[in-house]
Amino acid sequence: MPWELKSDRPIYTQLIEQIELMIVSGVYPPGSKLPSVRDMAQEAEVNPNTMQKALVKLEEDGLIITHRTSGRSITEDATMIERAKTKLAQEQVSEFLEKMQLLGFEQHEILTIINHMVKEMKK
Amino acid sequence: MPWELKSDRPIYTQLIEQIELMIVSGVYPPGSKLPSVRDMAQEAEVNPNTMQKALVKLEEDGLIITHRTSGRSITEDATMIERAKTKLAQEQVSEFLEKMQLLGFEQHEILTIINHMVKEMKK
DNA sequence: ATTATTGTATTAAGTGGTTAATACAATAAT
DNA sequence: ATTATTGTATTAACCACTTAATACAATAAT
Repeated sequence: MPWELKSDRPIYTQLIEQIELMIVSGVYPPGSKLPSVRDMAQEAEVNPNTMQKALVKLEEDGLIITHRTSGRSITEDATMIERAKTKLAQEQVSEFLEKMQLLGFEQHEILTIINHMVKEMKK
Repeated sequence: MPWELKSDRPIYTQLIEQIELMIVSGVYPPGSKLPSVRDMAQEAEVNPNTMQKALVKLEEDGLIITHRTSGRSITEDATMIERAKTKLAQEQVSEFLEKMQLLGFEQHEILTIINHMVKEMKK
């Protein structure tokens, strides 16, 4: 988890996205404990306030539960996590298709291109 | 061209992307004249300084040419535009595939999903 | 020649994100 | 009981982006 943070967008939104990604991909399994705000901030090399801001948002979304003085953990609701994963995937696909169409590619061209690039990646 | 500007990223970078998109997709054909900075700024509902910043960057990239007192125009080098289009497409595809893999999808799953969604869009 | 339009530059103010340095309350660990 | 760790809150400073208002030089249009 190399915490890829760019400077072209607010850091806290990037933290939200990356932590969410770690949750839905199973890096942090349902019910597992998260490191403390301070530890996560140090790990990501950001200010604790910034990490806090990201975690609060994830809690509002229901993916994370806060236990006041004993840290935070991932929700045990595996269905909710699966739903988040599906939603993220659909967003990715539709954004991708929309962008490619704006670029001027027809649907069959898009399929051809992506088939070709997937084959490339298998090497 | 409804100038979709969100507040989660610098506006001038979004302007760059959208103008580039209009160039490679042919909204602004090679050699055609661009509206003045002030007009484009008003059209996009941004400050002229912000639009200026975006146009300067596009000129550095070679897609736009400045004629000091008679406005700007799109480059007549169609090859360069085609190259930009291809580059943008490849970026879209690789970013998409990378994100889907991070989400935990296998390559054959990605192909299945996108085939399915393309069929949906044809309706 | 005069006027209008072009890109460009400057200065000041406002805004939001980030960092830093602290502090506090609750409670788990000892 | 005491200590350490937890999330949380506050304040100030800094920085990049954005807007606003204005001005200037070059030149196309009249």
